[in-house]
Amino acid sequence: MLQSAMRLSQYFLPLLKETPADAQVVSHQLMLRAGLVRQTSAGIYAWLPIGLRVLDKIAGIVRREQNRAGAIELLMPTIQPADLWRESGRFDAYGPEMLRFTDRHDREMLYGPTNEEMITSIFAGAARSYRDLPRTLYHIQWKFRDEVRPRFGVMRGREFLMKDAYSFDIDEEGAKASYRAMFEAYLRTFAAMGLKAVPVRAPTGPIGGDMSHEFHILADTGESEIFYDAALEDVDITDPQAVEKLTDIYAMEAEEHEKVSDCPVPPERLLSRRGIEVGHIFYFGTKYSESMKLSVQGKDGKPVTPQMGSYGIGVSRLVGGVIEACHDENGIVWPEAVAPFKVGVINLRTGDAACDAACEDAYAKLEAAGVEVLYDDRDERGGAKFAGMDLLGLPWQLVIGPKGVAGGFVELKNRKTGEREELSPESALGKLTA
RNA sequence: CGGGGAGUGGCGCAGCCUGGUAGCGCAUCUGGUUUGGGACCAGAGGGUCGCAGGUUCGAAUCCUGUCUCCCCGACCA
Repeated sequence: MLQSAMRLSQYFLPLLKETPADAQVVSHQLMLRAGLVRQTSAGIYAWLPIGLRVLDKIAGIVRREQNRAGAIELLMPTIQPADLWRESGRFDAYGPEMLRFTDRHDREMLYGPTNEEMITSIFAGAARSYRDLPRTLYHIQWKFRDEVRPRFGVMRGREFLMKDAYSFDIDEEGAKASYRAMFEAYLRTFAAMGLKAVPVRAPTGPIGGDMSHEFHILADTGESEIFYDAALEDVDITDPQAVEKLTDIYAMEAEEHEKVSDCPVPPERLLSRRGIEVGHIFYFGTKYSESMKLSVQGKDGKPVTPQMGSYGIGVSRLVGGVIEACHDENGIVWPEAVAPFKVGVINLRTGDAACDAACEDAYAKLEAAGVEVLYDDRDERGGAKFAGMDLLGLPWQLVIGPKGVAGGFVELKNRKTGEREELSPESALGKLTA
């Protein structure tokens, strides 16, 4: 559990005034400047304290919504034995994206790019009858894919944190219900982060399967192109009940769209936007249950091969994705649900006894109220603090000036709207703890 | 993997063509003046110029090799 209150003078938060030359996209630049990450190799990042907080917040929302959808959390290792992948035939099929190595005993190992084989093998070792189904299991774990060209900071890294869930059902009907439950969970998940993620039909790729949707955050810097019916804009995609409507509306990832010979959407209503893929769900039937020999006893006593689906969310990618969607010319503008801290307290005159006391008082009260607070108690010029806070993008800035005690200067600024309100310390705290 | 570019104090860059022993801005430290939205003055610390080899009296600079990183394209949570 991370600290709920921190003093900047005691924290580890390296802010950069200038943009590192290597960073091209805005989210990458801001993540570097606001001290969220540091690159250690191409496509591999160290998560600094502030970045870790955001990563945790996002993972927490994902976890909450997975649990709510009935999925059960476990944790599988990053390192997997090659033999497991030989069973499914993917050890040879996966290609150089998979990082392979041998241990001291010359056993072939790999750093997992995904976990279908492992989860199926684990489930196969435990499930005996149809009564053990349906189940959806998930974990949030680091993956490694040796991308030919990592780029865009954490949005296309080689090492990345992913939530992957796997559903096991006794029949196709059940599998579709599981798929739908995850679809809804995804709408809830992205909405809870303050994002609009558009679900689109997607090509299934090497994982294989019949039914697949990708969830995209619309952003000009997105890597994928998506096509959709203008009618989609009238649907509230943050409403999990919208699944019905959404599956009827034409929305395709470019590759899939090109395969459609006669697009049902008239050209004037067909829109095209760039998107960042933050989630991907598949239904793939018995592809892995068959190859990994997963079988349970059916009601009639005969063996049944369960139907499976898999459901991914790019947790670390979302950190970049949120910033792409939520920033302005001064820096990041965190949606409150994923902000590393809710409020930044700015001491306008460190060293002034009355001002220090007012700040300490506010800081202590906020901490006591369970509000995540970062207190800038450094001895800096006021302006530098404001700039740093804007860059960091905390939802609220509580500014306390030298006359703060005697009903003087206490100002609450909303980072998103830029609105500043001068008010009493009591009402400022009331507003923040409400 | 094909094409292009770049490695010089923490960050951003100049110097390289035309070899002579490293410089600027920001950041950092000290002292002072300051303090209501990226302060000012004075001083200081910090770099074997990615690495290896070669040419030369002398290499950041020229040559060879090598590593790393970035961008464009083809591929993907």
